[in-house]
Amino acid sequence: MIEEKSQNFIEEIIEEDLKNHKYTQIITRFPPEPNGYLHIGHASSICLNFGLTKKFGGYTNLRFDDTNPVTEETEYVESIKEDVKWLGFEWGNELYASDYFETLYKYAIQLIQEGLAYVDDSSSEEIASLKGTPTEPGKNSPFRDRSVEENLEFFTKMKAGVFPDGTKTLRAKIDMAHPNMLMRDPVLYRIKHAHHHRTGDKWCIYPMYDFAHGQSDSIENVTHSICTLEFVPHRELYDWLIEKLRIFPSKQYEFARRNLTYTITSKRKLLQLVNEKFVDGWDDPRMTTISGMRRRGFTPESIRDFCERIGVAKRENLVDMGLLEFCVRDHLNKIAQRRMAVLDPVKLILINYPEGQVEEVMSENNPEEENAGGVRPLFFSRELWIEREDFMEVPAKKWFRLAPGAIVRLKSAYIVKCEGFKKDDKGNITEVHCSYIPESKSGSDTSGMHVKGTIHWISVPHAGIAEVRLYDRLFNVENPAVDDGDFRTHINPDSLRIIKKAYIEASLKEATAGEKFQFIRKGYFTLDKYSTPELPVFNRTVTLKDTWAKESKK
RNA sequence: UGGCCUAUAGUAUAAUGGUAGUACAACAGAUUUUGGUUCUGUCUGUCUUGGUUCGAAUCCAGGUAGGCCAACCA
Repeated sequence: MIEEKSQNFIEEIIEEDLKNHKYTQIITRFPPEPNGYLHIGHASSICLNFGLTKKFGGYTNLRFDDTNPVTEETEYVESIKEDVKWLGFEWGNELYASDYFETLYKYAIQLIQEGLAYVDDSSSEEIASLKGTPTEPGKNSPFRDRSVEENLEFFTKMKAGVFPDGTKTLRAKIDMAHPNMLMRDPVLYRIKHAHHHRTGDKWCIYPMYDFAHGQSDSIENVTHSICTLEFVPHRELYDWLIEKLRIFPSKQYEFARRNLTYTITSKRKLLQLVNEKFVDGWDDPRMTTISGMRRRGFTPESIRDFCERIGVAKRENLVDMGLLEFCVRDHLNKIAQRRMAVLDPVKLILINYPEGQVEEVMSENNPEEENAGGVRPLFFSRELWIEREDFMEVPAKKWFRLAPGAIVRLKSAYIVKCEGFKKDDKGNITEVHCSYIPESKSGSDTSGMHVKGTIHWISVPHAGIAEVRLYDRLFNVENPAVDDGDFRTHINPDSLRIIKKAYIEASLKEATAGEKFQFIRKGYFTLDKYSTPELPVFNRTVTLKDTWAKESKK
């Protein structure tokens, strides 16, 4: 029996179109402007567009909407390509709106010839003041009724570079009283004597988004042009142009952009965070950019899973960051190699373990895999580093880690009993003293003892050293994007904590970039780009779910 | 004195005129050499008022609430 999986509204439309033989194959496109790095919101759009053609047959183009040379750069083009590939998608064609500048120019001439566009000498302020408001109609420009010949002559001269920036525009001749503001003679072309990242200095007039996007879709025979809700009013203009130009009718469908708690997905604001050094570049692990998440240790699988789970709809939304964390834990749990690392060390001395003795114990690499993913050796000795938080001088209720008189298992090694501890003048614990139970060794335990707690450890003489970076949310309010002042005032000052000297087990010294680890009981980690052979630097992707942290707050 | 879009548990999303379901979160328990994982169970929902209908989350009308539209940005 085939399980009926519910479809989103766009999938339903496509299925219907296919059933009615409206199209034989589906063509979509992902159309970023190369003026910033991709973020989690784009991931949602990428998964949707590429996922649709994967599911229904066809292909998805990667098209850069590069119609504004002032803000666009090749660096962004490269990062976008890398991110889409990393997410696991292959585009049908790599295209640029700037590839169509010649065609678009011809379209503009066509409109002028048919009396549907005119050259306006008004300044941007004048255009704005004649535009009206959402509740009041606009007024016609004094240049609206120029002859076709005059329009043709001026537009040709605009292209030839005769006029300075801002002195003339080409406008569509539609209706200045139209209830849709976008239909009130929208600007089609503007003069910009600017260098374009691909066409260089060939052009000094550039089409507006509204005169490029829809036609680009049409030129590419895009069947389903999917975008976010704020473009709903543009659809009317998009359809008007397609009709007047008599070109392939791509259809636009809009969905609600995805918002995530405690994050910002505005390229402008992300750029601000980068420029004002609140973060370490676009790929800072605290950023929900694709590159930031990659550096942080997210997997493409987990991001795709997240996008799948949040779905596609048309209503306003604010998705809980907890779901993203669930998705990455879910995947990492299956694939991450278990390792031991002590982040905040305190020394544990086994008072009945012979001085100088060293033995090897075996520990499983991943209990989720068959045969526990194999085992690796760990050195065990008399002096060990353990986590400071795993000892409590005065145990809390339901505490089952170390405390005076308590017993606990050292993961993959022996059961130990706490016999005492040492403090310095300030009252800080400096040493924990335990006796070990020789017959309790993992794998050959004949002690018959039962312990509730198991803790991780690192042998003092065998410990490696690493830097560990712990991240918290970048903003301390759920929705930092709401316009009640400067979003920067919501930045969490404690979003990054660097541990300069953490102790790691020997095998971690050979960690390579991209490998995923679970530091047992501490979370998932991956190597940062600042790692060196001398000093590995680990990023914490996400903590483990911590039921005790919740319990202890009660 | 406008046009357009939207409204289902805390969050996100199904149910396409016929039993309001799923996931995350929360809570309780079982298992566990990670207070992880896994498993079991519990809690919580159709914005509102009418109408159509044998029957409405679904269709219609009014209301309410939220969002988008007045860049030579995309």
